[in-house]
Amino acid sequence: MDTALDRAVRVFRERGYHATSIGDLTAAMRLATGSVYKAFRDKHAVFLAAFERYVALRQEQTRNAAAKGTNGRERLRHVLLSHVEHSQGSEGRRGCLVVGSAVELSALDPMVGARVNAQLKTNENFIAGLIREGQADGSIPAHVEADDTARLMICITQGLRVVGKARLPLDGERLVGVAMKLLA
Amino acid sequence: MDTALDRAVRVFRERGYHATSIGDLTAAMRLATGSVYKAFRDKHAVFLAAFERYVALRQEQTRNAAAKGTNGRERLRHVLLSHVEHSQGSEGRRGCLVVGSAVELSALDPMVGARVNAQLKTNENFIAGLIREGQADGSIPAHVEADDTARLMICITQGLRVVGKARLPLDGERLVGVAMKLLA
DNA sequence: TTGATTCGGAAACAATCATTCCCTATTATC
DNA sequence: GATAATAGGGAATGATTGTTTCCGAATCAA
Repeated sequence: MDTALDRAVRVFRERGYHATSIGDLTAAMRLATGSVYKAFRDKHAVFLAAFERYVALRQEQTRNAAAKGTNGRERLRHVLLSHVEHSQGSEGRRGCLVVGSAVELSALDPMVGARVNAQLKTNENFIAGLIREGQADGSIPAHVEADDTARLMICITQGLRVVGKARLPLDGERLVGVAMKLLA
Repeated sequence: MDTALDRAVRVFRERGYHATSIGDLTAAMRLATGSVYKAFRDKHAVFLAAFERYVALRQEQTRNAAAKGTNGRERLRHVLLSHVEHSQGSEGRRGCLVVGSAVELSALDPMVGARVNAQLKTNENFIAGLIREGQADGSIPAHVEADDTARLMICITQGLRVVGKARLPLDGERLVGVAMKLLA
């Protein structure tokens, strides 16, 4: 069932919510229509479950990237680098469910809207935490405004997904190199 | 007719392409179904026309913002400020057609995909131009990598629209203040 | 082996979608 | 002033949508 949900994640990432028919879903999940409706109340419930699964997976990947660094600044650098890599190439063209939900559903679907809003704040807090960590260990100057910088970095990560989906090439080292100036 | 197209822009910005029925369109445009199909070949053609109109309008607004500055750095600062303002509040919740098209259609609709890609490059070139202008007039250091910085700034502007649509508050002065570090 | 129960699959359902067709005004032309 | 031509409006159409229902197969207990 989890593998079927993974396949649903993939379809929703590629096609978005409205362009995904339940025919597309059953084909991707290798399940019959009846089976999908046995497991979920409706299409919306499938999407919500897919969203949660995607977010959990991405969060784990981001923590793993952070763990590669040895201090706050390096951890943040690896997080940004990870975001660029995931926004690029075929993975980038597949799209991000958070960005997709924010753009396509957030305004008209209060449930998704609240969930997206909360997730962005979670991500922002994680970055702000890394900045404060860097300030504590001396790798990031104390005068850096952690909250403002974190919010701008969230904009960068979300924007990367948009630009990556639009097939502009993204060079991780170069872009992150520039972005790290925000910590000066 | 142009006023009807403006209303179409508004609906597409709020609801996206797939969630906008032609019933929504006729209601917003104050036109009957037949009249819409007299003026445009199909829904897709309405969207393309709305897209072009939106892009033209936004481009004009951005040039006006740039004109407020007296040198390259100040022009760029006003452009970024303008992007934050448009990403915020009710205007921000209405959404951006470029971002919406990139996320919802770019991957499956080659026509829209090419158009979005080209538009992002145009915007990027405009920003890169402002950076070089600043380097020529001495307001921006010569060691700044114009192309990489412009690409990152495009990520910021697109990300702002995502974050704004998700109802996170955006403080123009603070965010732009941080972003200007990229020109150090 | 038999009975009950759970699970997946395909056909049927109503609703909604984009699109077309036809009719009615309104304008312009002769 | 009559007529042709055009633009706009709304009902009809066929396809597709999300959802439900019903049926068969497989699993487990007795």
